[in-house]
Formats: sequence, structure tokens, C-alpha cells
Amino acid sequence: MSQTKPATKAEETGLRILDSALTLFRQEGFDTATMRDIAQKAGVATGAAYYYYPSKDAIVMDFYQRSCAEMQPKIEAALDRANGLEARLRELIRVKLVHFAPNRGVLRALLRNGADPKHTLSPFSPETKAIRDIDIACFRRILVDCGTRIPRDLEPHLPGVLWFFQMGVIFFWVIDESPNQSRTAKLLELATKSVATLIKVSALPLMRPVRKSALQLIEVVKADQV
Amino acid sequence: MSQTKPATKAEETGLRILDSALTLFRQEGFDTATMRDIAQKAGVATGAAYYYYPSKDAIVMDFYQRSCAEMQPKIEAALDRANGLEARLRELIRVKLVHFAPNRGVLRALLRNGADPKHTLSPFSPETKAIRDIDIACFRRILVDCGTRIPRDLEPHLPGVLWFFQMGVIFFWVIDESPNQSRTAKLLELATKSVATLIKVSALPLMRPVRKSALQLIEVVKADQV
DNA sequence: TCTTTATTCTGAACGTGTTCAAAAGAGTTC
DNA sequence: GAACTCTTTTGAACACGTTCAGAATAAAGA
Repeated sequence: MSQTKPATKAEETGLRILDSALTLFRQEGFDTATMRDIAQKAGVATGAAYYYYPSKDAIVMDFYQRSCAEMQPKIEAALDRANGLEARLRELIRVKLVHFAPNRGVLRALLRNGADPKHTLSPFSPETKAIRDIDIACFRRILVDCGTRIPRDLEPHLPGVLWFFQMGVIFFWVIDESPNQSRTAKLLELATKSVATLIKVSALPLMRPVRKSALQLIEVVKADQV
Repeated sequence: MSQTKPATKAEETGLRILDSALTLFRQEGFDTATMRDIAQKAGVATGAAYYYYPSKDAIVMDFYQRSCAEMQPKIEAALDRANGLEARLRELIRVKLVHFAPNRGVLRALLRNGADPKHTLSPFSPETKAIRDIDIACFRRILVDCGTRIPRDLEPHLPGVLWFFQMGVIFFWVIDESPNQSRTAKLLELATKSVATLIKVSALPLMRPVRKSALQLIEVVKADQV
């Protein structure tokens, strides 16, 4: 599980706690696995876990941050491999789902608190801003030289909107209990196609008023996610 | 707060617990108010609260159910008052926001677990199905004689989609910390207008393929919300 | 080497939601 | 009224996340 070499002893203990936690989360779920279990499995006292992580949620947070870092190269590869707006969008999201797949239950704990930006977890919180910015940058990269003309007025907001769309898909995936999450696969297929078409169509001169309305909406929604 | 006459003594105790809980929830928030506080304020032992409510969440659930029942007449009035698809949709949602306003924090606790249908709370859970069905029926009522032609293929699904849209607005409202939730007001204005336009446009013969795509998407998403 | 300081770890304790065996009432039957 | 059932109420106890005063260990300076 831990791919980095443990430099110091303390660092090694921290990783052992993280690994124990993730293993238990996978085996019995986030809620069932107790901090006492995690500490015991890591061979330390209960309190030690709190020396490394300020809370149980913080473990999930750390997992999330590490996952996003690990994913970056895979995402680069996917974007090189795929051509065109639709394929790139779909593959980018697919990479994330595949990467998170073994820890789907852990991710559920992360998204449990929905979009409440006041909660530490939640992809909208200030704590996750750094990750969010990197993420959104990926969506900006999707758009350059993708073969689809992006309307000037829409362009600066589109990465954020696509990121939001991605969050919707991930959210759906996390609570999707169909065998092998096949419904999410279908959704991803259909939804990316629709999104790509929508963007293409929105570039038509006739669609200017529609774009205007959409932009107004985006403005209102974005106001707090500074 | 309690408007119904307490028939039996037990019923009266139950209501006292509910009232105490809601008062404390409003005063100090759902998390800060403890079951011990609630019981004490109601003048009973801690365990008594659990004789009437199986859990702290269940109190919020009861509040939600009662609220929805109380709201029904107000909704009827709003639908009589308003004409046209857009106005009806907007007023229906506005009635709900106004009614919930004093207990916005309580509703936040309800929506905290997002869309996880496995959680007892959550507007998607089996426990809330009854309320959901009544709610969706209201949106069906919006559509009849609203002056807008609804496409045949879209018509059976539209009430559910509008209900979902409403949930989105409520969710936004619950986490909206702008003064007097003015951002939600703006969002409601813009979003209902867009939705109404979208429905009108979707009726054009030219839009048949777009409708098809949308319907496929709806099919996939609806599969679990039996 | 022997202090002194900083880091790492311990385990008891707190407050929380929740459970439960048993007590207290309230009705009903003889 | 006494015995018996059913409903209501109690308060101690449990498991959990979390805190914290202090012990153990490591690092640094004399």
C-alpha cells in the first residue's frame, strides 16, 4: 500500500497507521472501523493515532490527497491517449473511478457530508482547495486543442463547470450499488456525450442568449467557492 | 409550535420532546444540542426520548414529515395563485423555502447525508418515499393546464426531474450563507426561468434527438429510485 | 558521560448517541 | 382491593471519537 520509503521512524509509524486505517475501512467500512481498532492494528496506543492525525476524518483526507497526487500521471497519460473533447472528458473521469475503485467505500465517507463547505471533508471545503485547483487545471487542459471551438465568454468558467460535472458522476458512482457499478459506466457514456454536444451547440451564434443565461447562473453559484 | 391538541398523556410527552428538540436545534444547532439536553428540557429522563424516537435523526425526520404535511395547503394556494409553468415552479419552491426558513439549520442536518439512499435521513431514502411521492405529485399538478405543451415522451418523467431540480435549490439554500440567503433567491429566479425555457424549447420537433438523449440519461439515473 | 530539551507515545478520562434491565404507573379482571 | 398485564419512565452502562497530563524515548549540548 505505502509506496514511498519511510525515512524516519515517526514517518514509518504514521504510514503504518494510515495503512491500518485504510485496510480496516475497506474490510468493514469507515463507520465500523474504530480508532481503537486502527491503533491496535498499527501496534500503537489509541492516542498515538491522534498524534499523527487530528481526527478520523483527517485520515480519509490524507488518503484523498495522496490519491490525487498518485493519479496525476495516469491522468496525463489518459489525456495524451484520448482525442477530442468527449473522449478526453470521459477518459479523465474514468481514470479517477478506476483509481478509486478499491477504496470506493472510503470515498463515500469523504462525500458523505455532501457539498457542505463548512465540513473539513467535502470537495468544496477550503481544506480541499489545493486539490480542487489542480483538478480544475486538468479540465482546462482538456479544452486546449480539443478540436471543439469554445465560446469566448464561456471559456473561463467551463473548467469549473466540468469539474462540477465530474463531481456529480463520482457522487453517483459512490452510491451506485448496481453490479460492478455498471449504471455509472452507462451514465458516464451518455452524460459526457451530452455535455460535449451541449458545448458544441452553445458555440452557435444563435445560442448567445442561452449562453448569457447559463453564465448568469454560473456567476451566482460560483460566488462562494472563491 | 405544536398546533395539534395532545389527546393522551403519552402523546403530550412526545410532543414536548419534539418541541424541546426543535427549540434547542434552532438555538444551538443540531450537533451541539444533546439528547440529554433535549430530555431535560422536556422534563424527562434521557432514556424517555428514545421511547418516543428511535434516534436523534428520527426527531429531524418527524419534523420533516410534519413540515411537509403543514406545507400542503400553502402549496395548493400558491399553485392557484400562480399562472404559467415558470411562475408555478418558482412559487412552489419559494413556499417551501419560506416555510422551512425558521428551521434552516434543522433541514441542514437532514440533507447532510446528501443523496445516500442508505441513510435514514436523505430525501432519497425509502423512509422518505411517501413524502417524495406526494411532493412529485405536486410537480405533476404544475404541468396540467400550465399553458406550455409538454412533449409526450418527456411528460411522465418531468415531475421527477422537477422534484430533483427543487432538491438542488433547497440544497443550495441550506448551505447558502449570504445575507438573508439572497443568492438562493437569485438562483431560484434564474434557474426556474431557464428550466421553463428549456421545457418549451424541448417541445420543438427539431429537438427530438436531444430529448432522446435526455430520456436515456433519466432512465439510467432513475433505475434505483424505484 | 550526564543533563536538558524535543519528540513520540501511553492509557485513563470526558462527552456523545444509544441500549437496556428494571422500576413506576395505569388499566383491567377476578 | 389484589393480582396481573400493558404502557411509560428511569438512570446506569456501553462503545465511540476525542483530549490530555504525563511517561518513555531520542536528540542535542555540556
